[in-house]
Amino acid sequence: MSDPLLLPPTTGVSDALLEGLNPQQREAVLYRGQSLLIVAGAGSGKTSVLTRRIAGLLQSREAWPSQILAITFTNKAAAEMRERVRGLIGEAADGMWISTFHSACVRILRRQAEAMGMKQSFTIYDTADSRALMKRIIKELDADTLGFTVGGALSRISRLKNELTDVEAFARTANISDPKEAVLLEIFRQYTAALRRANALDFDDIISETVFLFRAFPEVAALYQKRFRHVLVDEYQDTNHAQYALVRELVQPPRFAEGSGERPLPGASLTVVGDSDQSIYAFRGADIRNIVEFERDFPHSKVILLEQNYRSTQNILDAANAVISNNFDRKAKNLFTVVGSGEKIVGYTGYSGHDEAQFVADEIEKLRDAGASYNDVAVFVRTNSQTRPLEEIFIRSAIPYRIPGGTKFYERAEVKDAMAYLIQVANPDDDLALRRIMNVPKRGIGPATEAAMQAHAERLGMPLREVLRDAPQLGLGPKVTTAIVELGELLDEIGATVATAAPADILTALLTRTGYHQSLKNSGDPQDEARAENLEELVSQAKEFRTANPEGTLIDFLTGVALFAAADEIDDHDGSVSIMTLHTAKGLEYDSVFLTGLEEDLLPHRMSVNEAGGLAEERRLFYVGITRARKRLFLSLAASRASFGDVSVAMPSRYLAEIPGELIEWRQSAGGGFRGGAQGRLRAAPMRDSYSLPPAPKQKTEWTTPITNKVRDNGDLTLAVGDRIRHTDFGDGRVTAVTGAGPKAVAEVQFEQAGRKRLLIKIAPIEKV
DNA sequence: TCCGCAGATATTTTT
DNA sequence: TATCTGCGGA
Repeated sequence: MSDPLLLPPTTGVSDALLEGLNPQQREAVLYRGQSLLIVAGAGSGKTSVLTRRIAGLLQSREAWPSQILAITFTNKAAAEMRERVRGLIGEAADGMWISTFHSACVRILRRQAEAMGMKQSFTIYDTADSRALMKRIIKELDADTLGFTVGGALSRISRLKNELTDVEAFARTANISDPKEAVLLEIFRQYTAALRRANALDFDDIISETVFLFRAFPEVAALYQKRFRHVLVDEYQDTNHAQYALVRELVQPPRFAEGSGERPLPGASLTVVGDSDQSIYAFRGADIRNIVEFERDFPHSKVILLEQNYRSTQNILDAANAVISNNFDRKAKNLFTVVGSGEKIVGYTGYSGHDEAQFVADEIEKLRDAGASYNDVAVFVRTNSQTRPLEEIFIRSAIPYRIPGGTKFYERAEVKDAMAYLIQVANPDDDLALRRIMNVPKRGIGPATEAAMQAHAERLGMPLREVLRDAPQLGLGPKVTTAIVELGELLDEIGATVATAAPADILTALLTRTGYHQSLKNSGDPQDEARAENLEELVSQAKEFRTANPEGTLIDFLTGVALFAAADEIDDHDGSVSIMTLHTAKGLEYDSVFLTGLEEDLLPHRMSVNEAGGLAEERRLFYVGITRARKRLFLSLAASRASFGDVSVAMPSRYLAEIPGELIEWRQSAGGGFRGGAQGRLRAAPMRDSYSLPPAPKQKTEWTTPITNKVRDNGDLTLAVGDRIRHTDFGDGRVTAVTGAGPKAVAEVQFEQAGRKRLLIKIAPIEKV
């Protein structure tokens, strides 16, 4: 221990770094030892502790920035943590690795690509890519006759990879006499082989291949074991087995070659932070045991509990505590706060999803009238499909909103096409990418031609890309042959610039020279026009990327896009309400939170009810949602919900009954909203605290008025203060104010029945009377 | 090869 | 409710 970098802390950590911390937090910042588990309840200031701990290590010179590896759950969290550390101690923070598991592993794998038998230019398959590949394999093997589905096979394989079971290992353990197992093995084998051939990795590979790399090449592992002296992992409760194994590898004492003369080093110190009550990714292989059994895995580790909550009011915490206490086999935790009980939780039962959405919109406007900013409000949903009615009502009410990860930009067909061009140029081995763009824009290369090329490629064992050059030998029509050869030449030519050119320039060259952009612009279809605009947006994103990363290559850009997550696009200052899934909401906090769709079959979700541990996990999801709220929490549900064309009756979520009745003030309860038997499960939404019974059901025609998908357009209808209007849902009213101009003009209307509303004049379902 | 139509089909959460 | 698939005709 003569190394000055490994000395125990002296007085190196300044008081400023410890300012405002409670004793447990302070200990978590200052503790020095081999392994530390920080059990951080919701809102207990763990990010602050983690950043100060890192800052302390740097400030006291116990570590250089390059010796720090911090793993966060999202890229955005990583960027924020980096900023905060920099803010605490200045530039000395540069050189740290703060990133997600996936980003860190890709970085390692690119450096060591050769060792693992891949090219440095490997591409990353997202879920859609994996699905496309799996679809082909299942079709080819006729595996659907045995009941295999694309999703099913992929999730089996994903689980195997998360358990670090590769094809060989699975072949050894699989029960081959079971025909289904045998076919699964074959699917796994072909899937793996196809990825290899394409020089590509899927999301799970990124982690597992890194572990395999470290195990197969101890000298490579030693590189990182020597380098990283402090490994910190946030959200540890959501790590899967492969990630756990990776952490274990990283904190192993580095093994040195015989006679290298290097001094032995202890393993890196490990700090993990997490809360088993917030584990919500079991479906992705997250294993709660990683955190529960941490002390067994890493003997002599120190455990620090952070139980004081600095985020929420006592009412919100009481609700959260009451709910989560229904999960048995958990270590009791007792979150407390000193800020006081705060406002009551507000409950609301709508007639339909639209009614519920209207409630949310109305309450948001009230909050805004009371001085809140849209940024301070978030609306949570269980499933992505729930966002639609919310969007429709928000548009009508002129409430600015964002849906991080909603209709994902990078998942749109035209954007994927453009990305496939880039991928094919960066990684010519990627057949999947080439197949996607071969006939986009239309070149007359149909399925028959593709099959001929595929056969040729297989015969000669070459990637599809090389077949483009051999096209004249395939005996196809002259027109098609020319088209193929020209495509090949274009890709080759642009491919030659990849190492030096800026991503945006490469993309622009591809989009113009193939005529893809132009073909969309000229088509006359308004949808194609929007698609062309999306391509332009992609170009400008590529430009932005280069501005942010002046050295960034095409490969870097592709990696960034592949690992871009929903939570990364949350902007806290853009003046809009965020609508997101409960999963995306993890780690975030808002003054006001709306938890919507609190119904059976939605939360808990129908699909989870029969899964082992499913109900407990859904409850944790509910818990995560509740604990995001700082001051105000709204719980809402609908008595009927439209799903896939028809409407079904919804029951209140069983979890609602777990919240003590006195904490909730029901604006409109299930009491009258649900017709029929008021017994049994209906008790779940308490009636005794009903504040007001819902009005008699409206005329059927009124509340089933379909809110059409196509945006209504009132042309250049203009309204002035004093105008009387009629709204299809709200009835008659009088305009009290008009703000904004042109298509964004907003009218404030005092309705006779429905109260005051804000409406976007151009699209609201209104007419002057 | 391309286009349009009819009918089937899926239906959680995500790096 | 979309989105995808398969089929027949141009």
